[in-house]
Amino acid sequence: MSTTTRWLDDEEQRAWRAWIDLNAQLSARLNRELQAASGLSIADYEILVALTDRDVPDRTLRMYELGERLQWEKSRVSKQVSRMEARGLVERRHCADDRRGAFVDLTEAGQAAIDAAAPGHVALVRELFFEGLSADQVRSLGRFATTVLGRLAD
Amino acid sequence: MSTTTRWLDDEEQRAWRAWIDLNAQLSARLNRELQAASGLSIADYEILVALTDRDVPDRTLRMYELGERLQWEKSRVSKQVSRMEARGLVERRHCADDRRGAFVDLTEAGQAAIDAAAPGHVALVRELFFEGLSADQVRSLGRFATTVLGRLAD
DNA sequence: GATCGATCGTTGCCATGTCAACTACTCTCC
DNA sequence: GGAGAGTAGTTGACATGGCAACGATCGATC
Repeated sequence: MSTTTRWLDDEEQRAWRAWIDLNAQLSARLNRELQAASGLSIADYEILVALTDRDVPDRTLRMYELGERLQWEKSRVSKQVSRMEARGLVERRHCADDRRGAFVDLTEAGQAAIDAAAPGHVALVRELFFEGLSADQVRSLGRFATTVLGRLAD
Repeated sequence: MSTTTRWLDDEEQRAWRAWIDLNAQLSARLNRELQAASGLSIADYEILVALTDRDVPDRTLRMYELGERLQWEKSRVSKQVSRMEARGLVERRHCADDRRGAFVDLTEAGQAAIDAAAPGHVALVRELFFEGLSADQVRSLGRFATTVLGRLAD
């Protein structure tokens, strides 16, 4: 075991703090504005996007597929779907093939909600995050994030 | 009002998803490991760091100062401090000057907890985040985060 | 076709966060 | 020195998230 710790130097300290603060504030802001503009939370939005990514007329996914795509715990998926079902955004449907399983279907109301919410949300992401970034910077940001993400998967 | 939305192109899409996923997974991982190794949550850790940053023997801050430094809602500070006080990590103390106010003091146990937790946490941050980044990359990452942070403050 | 481990989904318990309302105090200004 | 606005902190209601335990079912294997 080591006896000394290699602390973060000033530059690293600054970068790390800025990173942490940015994430906290960016997600808080996106959540707040999305909520105010459309009554959806980020969690709602992510579920709806996952369902909408399916080709028409298959706006449906198994619970476990939702969990895999979003990298969510199964209990998290289950609870989120319950809340959204209560608001009419999605519906659960029994699965005939696998009697343990359940499908989650996008409803008309859910489709309408995501259609209404998406343009404003994307515009805000653009304004807050991509504004002033060159294509090169976007690419290298993406590369960096993907690299770290890869390390996390191990 | 505009009739068309400028959606994210593929490159932006990728960068944005990677960013979102990275933050979700990185904070989950840091939280999990910190919790397992030291019994502290990230929230605990941040409060303790803020208090430790004060010069000895002033390991104390007003509630509202904690809120300003961490950019937390006051109710969030209040509840976090309550939980930590129950575990003996900090103590509340009445403020004589301003009788509405309260100080939060770091306890011996709190000091010991942060001392025990910090080396492992920093090592993990290094391993997961800074690994393989050049000084230049650290600097430009910091600049980017600071820029966006600035936009968020408006 | 019975058994046993793996998988799917739900639930309860608890920690965390936000928002709004509330109490108690301080400060400003007349 | 008192009214009214603002500030410090707490609380309650509610949404969210993780973890572990559970019931039901599936599937591989003998």
